[in-house]
Amino acid sequence: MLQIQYLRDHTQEAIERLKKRNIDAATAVNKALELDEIRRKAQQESDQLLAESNAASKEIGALMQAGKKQEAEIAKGKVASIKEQIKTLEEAQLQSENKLTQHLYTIPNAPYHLVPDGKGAEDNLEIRQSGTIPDLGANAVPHWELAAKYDLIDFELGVKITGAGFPVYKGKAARLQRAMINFFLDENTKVGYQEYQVPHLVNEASGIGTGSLPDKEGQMYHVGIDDLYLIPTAEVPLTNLFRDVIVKAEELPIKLTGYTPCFRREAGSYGKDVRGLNRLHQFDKVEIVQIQHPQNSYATLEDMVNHVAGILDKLKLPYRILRLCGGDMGFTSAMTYDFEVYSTAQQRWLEVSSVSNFESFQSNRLKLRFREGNEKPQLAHTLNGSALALPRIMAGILENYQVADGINIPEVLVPYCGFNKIS
RNA sequence: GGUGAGGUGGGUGAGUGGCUUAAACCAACAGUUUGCUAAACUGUCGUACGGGAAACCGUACCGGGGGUUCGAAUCCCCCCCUCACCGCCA
Repeated sequence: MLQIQYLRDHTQEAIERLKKRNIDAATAVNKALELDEIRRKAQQESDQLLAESNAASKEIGALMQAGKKQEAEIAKGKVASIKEQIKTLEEAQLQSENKLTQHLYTIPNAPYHLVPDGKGAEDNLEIRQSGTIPDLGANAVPHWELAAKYDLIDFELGVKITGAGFPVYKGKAARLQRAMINFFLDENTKVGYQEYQVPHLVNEASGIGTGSLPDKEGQMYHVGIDDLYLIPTAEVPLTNLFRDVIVKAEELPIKLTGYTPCFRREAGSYGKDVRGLNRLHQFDKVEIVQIQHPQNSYATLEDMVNHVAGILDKLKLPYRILRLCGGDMGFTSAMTYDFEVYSTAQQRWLEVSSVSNFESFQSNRLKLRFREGNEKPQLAHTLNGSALALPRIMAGILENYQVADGINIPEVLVPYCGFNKIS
């Protein structure tokens, strides 16, 4: 959620930035300002009356103490009439606050000035390509065929015990997956991210904190009997650790990493996009999160991008980095880089990581603040990224490392796996 | 799941209807003193929103939500959480 203070103080700037979303930014912002105006008036009226009532009650107390019962009774009558008015004014204030909040929920984050203009995926800006796309010849097959051929991943078994989009990993594939999780966590902790193990279910307040609720309610699995949500990403529990927290400026940046399964309902997907490991209801991911001073958050974003690129370099996978355009960016992000690994057999790019700076959009809801010396607390910036998402890396390895008699294992993973080839 | 006791500022903890503007102590910060470290002394010390150029003023917040009352940290109801014991259990 954008800060109303920001919209008030930097109205034109906010509108210019929001225009990149291809929305009617001026109308959205002006409506917020109008609702804010109403809200402030309502608060002023309500506060004033409350002040009167408080003062009157105090007088009654003094009269009672002095034993002037009759005068106190008269005063009580006065307060009673104020009370009726307070009720309606407080109601009006609450309503005006809710209206403003509800409206602010509908405004996406304001894109950073470096975000390219554009409507969709085709307008994303390619920053660089790296690694070599292998020449697999005519016999290259997509990962789902490899998975069947070498008995690695059983999609039917997953359907049997749960449903579509819940694959079962077997033998060396299970081992490879576990190896990758360890490798990723090691790479992250090596550069200062602290490893966390967090719950895979969160309460409603956490869902609201990171912006999954109320907007994306239908994308999360909900356990009704206990009113808990299965996490769509470790970002939710990791970032919410710092909900309602004021940290010292010296403690920034705070760097967290964690492995969790992720659960996504993803209604409405179809065809080639969901074939094999391309899109799943449950998948594994190692996430990195940083909480940073606003002045440093964009430098940190570049650091995180370089870090993720370093991991892909070590895996020797062909990939490219995109800076997403305004039309393709997520609702909560101010700037996002996507990493895509080339799936040679499918001849398409697969997103394996998304690294974003949310500026204060998340921390505003989370009330995640920092304090510099004795100054007033201010909202911190939050950033996160995948380092990395497992299934598509798995797909990328299976496809790019396939040879005539099997699948080679990237060198860096061999010590983690204990084998160097699947055959 | 059952029974009981609890939940108050960064921490400990007092407060059972108006003398609370939440005491006191500790921690933290600033200053004074001082060979050094330390100690002592003085002062500051919650958050949010609103008003104001500012000083400052107003309002709300004592786990969360309702209620009683002119007035609630305090009384009542519901929920959440913590601790102890019991039950169940990897």
